[in-house]
Amino acid sequence: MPELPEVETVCRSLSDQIVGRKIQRVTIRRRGIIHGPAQPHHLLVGNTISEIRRHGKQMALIGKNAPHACVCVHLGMTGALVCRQSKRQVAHDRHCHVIWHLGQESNLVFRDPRRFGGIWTLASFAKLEKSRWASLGPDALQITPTKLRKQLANTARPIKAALLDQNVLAGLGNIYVDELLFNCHLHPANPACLLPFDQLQSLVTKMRRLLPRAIAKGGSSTRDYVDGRGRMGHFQLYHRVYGRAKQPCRRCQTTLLHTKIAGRTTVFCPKCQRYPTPTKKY
DNA sequence: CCTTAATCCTGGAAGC
DNA sequence: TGCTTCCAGGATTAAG
Repeated sequence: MPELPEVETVCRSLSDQIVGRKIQRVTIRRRGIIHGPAQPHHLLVGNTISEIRRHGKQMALIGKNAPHACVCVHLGMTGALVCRQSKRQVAHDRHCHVIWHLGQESNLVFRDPRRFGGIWTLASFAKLEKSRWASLGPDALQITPTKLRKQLANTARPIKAALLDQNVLAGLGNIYVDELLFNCHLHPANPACLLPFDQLQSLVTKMRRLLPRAIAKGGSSTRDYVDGRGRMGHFQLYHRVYGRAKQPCRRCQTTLLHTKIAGRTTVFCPKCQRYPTPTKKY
């Protein structure tokens, strides 16, 4: 499922293909996935894409010309934003909800079988920052230990639940939160506000290692994720815990356990991942 | 405060 | 083989 590394990969792989291109027309196959006005100009028709931005798991396509229309895309779980170079390719894609025609047979396609994703139209990027993105926490690649401390200070939720909350920290989903907590040797059920500062520093340090490594491999294609060119990622080959319940820990060979935290399947190593205070039972 | 469950949805896998 | 059932989960909302 697209989390920060996958969304970042989509942004990078789309950049060459769509930035600077003028949008000729748009085809809307399923109006329901668009939130906000959906006249052609709201979807950047007649406009030129000047920039692609990302915050957490969401991306923004920004128009160059006045009034700087802005399209926010959230891929949800099965969403994909892919540039296709022929009509024949697009015809083979199922669940295409919106198709932007860029000319010369080039089409930007938003497809999303499960429809947990969506598109939001706004008058400008500033409006997006002031509305939809205003409640998001700091981006996972930008956050500092001090900021993280502030974000976690007043919550006793399990650290996993807090890190998954996009209003606390933007970008992590179920894959990378489990991988991160394993890398930090932290049990996912640790109450967030009880973590000492050096654990928060560890979280930030490991996050800044994990996420760029995942980006370097093009993200994780555990199911159907592909980038803006339709290419799979390969970071799933490097997962240490996600999807590996009942298999041996790659570090200590102990059988990995699985449980539910914050309603999500959670895989962890009972030996490597501990509470910071060893007196606590788990 | 916190939790779980239901909701949206499809397709792949597992079970009978 | 072929059907049914379950499960995956991002975000939101309601209920406990």
